[in-house]
Amino acid sequence: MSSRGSNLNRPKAVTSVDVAAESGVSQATVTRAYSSPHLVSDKTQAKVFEAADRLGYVPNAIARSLKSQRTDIIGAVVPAQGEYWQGFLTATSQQLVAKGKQLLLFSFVSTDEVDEVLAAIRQYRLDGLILASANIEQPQILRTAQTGLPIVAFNQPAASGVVPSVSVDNKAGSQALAEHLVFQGARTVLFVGGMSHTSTDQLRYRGAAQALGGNGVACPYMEAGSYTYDAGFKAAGQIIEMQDRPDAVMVASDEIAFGVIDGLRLGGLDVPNDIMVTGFDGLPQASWAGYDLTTLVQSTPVLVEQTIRLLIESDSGPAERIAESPADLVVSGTLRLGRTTNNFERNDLKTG
Amino acid sequence: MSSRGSNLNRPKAVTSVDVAAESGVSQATVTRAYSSPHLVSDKTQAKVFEAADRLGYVPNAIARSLKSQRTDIIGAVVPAQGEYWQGFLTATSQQLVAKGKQLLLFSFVSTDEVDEVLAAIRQYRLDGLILASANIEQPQILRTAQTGLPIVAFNQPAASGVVPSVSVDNKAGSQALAEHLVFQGARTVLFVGGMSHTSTDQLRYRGAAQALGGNGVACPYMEAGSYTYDAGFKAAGQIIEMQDRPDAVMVASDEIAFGVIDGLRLGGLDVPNDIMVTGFDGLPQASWAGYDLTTLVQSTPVLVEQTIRLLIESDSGPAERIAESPADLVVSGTLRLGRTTNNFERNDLKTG
DNA sequence: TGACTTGATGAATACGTAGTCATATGGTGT
DNA sequence: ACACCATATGACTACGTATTCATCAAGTCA
Repeated sequence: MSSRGSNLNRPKAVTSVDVAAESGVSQATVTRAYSSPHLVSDKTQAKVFEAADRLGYVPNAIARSLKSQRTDIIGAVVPAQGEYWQGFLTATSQQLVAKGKQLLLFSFVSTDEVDEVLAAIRQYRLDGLILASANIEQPQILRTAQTGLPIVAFNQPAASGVVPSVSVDNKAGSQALAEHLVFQGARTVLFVGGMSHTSTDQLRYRGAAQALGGNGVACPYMEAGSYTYDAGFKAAGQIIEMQDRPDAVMVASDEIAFGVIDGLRLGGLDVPNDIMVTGFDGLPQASWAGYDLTTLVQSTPVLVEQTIRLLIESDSGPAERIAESPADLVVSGTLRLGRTTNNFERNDLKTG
Repeated sequence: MSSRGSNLNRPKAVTSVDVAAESGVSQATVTRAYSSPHLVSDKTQAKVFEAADRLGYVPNAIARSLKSQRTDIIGAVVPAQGEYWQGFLTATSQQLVAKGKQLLLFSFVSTDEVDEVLAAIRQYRLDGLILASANIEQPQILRTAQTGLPIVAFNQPAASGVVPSVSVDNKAGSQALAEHLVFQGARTVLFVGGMSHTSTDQLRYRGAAQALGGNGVACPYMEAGSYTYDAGFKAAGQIIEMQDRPDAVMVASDEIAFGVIDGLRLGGLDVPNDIMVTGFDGLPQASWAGYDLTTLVQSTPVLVEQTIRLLIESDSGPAERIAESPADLVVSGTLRLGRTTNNFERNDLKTG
């Protein structure tokens, strides 16, 4: 009522044409002063910037994008839940800004929304897309990739056949953990996975089973049901009731592991003296004194860096590329350090 | 080398003109079929969509934005660290997508980058901006607001005088916690803040001090130095060495509180029997069995909803508005429940 | 039936920038 | 002094869509 229903109360937009008039040069020169300074003499450039300052001119990225066919915006599809993703987001945002790019964030709860989200993504003509959610079906990925949008999958090894992919070396990491458990005297080990159908779960389990099998240790699999604390907590309940309780539990992710630890402790077990626990991911909380979890620390910034490089240089070389990064084994309080060596005692160990 | 240096290997872009030709209507009609369907007959609309499907046409949001002067993109400036922000981001992203808008994410570590980030923001002609970082100076906010960009501050009460703001009712929440502590028999309480100069800290401390003072309980202030686990852990070290150790510690945020709890426990104290602890925020981890922290649970989705409403309807009514939301007091294991009532025993209590 | 309204469509243009082409200027080599 | 070249700049146009404005068909009312 009061303000006559104009939802554009913005001051008159200042354009490069206005700056051109103010500084006495052509519009083309104004543009060049910003995007191709080497084509403009120092004197003219100064003149332009002064005029721009006076008028409060800021180049319009939308118009630039329309003309140049580049938005300088990278999209990321990230699961709505999960402690793991915080680090990914901040690392990605920062590294992109450092390259003059921006991050458009998508997340969704129900998979029904995926198509809607992908449609929105296509509309924005992004320069690239990072898929960090395992909830997207291969056909959907394929269809999106066919629009010519460069896509890189992040920590989603299953997508490797479809689009370039970056992930931690799940199998090697899991092997390293398993071997260390054997070294610490574990004779019976249980693997607690998140969701058995995910490639991440499969690789981590395979690595564990192989390493343990090679040492004559069996490794049954238990599915927590999701990659959450609660799922781990419930799994712990089942573990407590097992007849032949294992020496150690290898958990597919740190967040699940926290739930497992709390559940075991609440059930009266001593971690690590009654039962050892390992995680995977290297969340900040893993190093908190309350958990002090033995885990594999992924270097998220490094993974993100590889992802961005793959995305931006996606036109060079063959389309399909896979990068696997090693993780650092950090041995902490959730293991009994009966047998220690200089290499292992609270020390980092490259697994890759 | 191999692929002749074209970084635009995308298929020929399909435009509304192509669809127009394919479907035998004008370009204007194609546009209308998408953005003003009521202006197009059902028959024509079907014809257009069929042709679009055949060609794989997707409207170009960049061109639309240029013409319509609306990007449908909301920006958010969020601190790079802090467990708290994960929930904010996912809630914001989801609620925006539900309104047909997208989220452009900005985060930064050093405050030197702020100006750079703000410049990028201005270039993109966003429809609105959510400031969730306390590290932005008022002059910078003011300058950005003067461009006509609608801004709302999120959980940053200090910005209230400058831009509309949404935050949890820090003072009332803190009072509720304090009163409950008194009710539980606390006679000496220490307040551990994050950074004393932030408005959030000040309000939470003021609420606590007032409620405690009214009950004849003193409330000294200790500064942890940052809103992190590590800062809390260190603060715990100081608390342990205090001569007159308090009955209870009120901590300014959950994340700091986790550090305090772990620090106290590692120092041999029993929480809550030797010393009680409360938090603030209601992080998911607060309800984990390992901490089971008594805290104030902010309803992030509600806060975000208010924020978005304020942002989108920012042209109606006076520019300056402040919304304060109540939080839910959740009493858990970090308190001695010596005296309990039906209201308090592991129950929620509205504080607003 | 003629004047008039409503609904559906096409033609034309503007949004603000970046790149192409053409032009002008000053300096270099012989 | 002439041809030549590198540098600096301006005029012009295209990017793909949304929004006038104009047009035309199909009703509607008296």
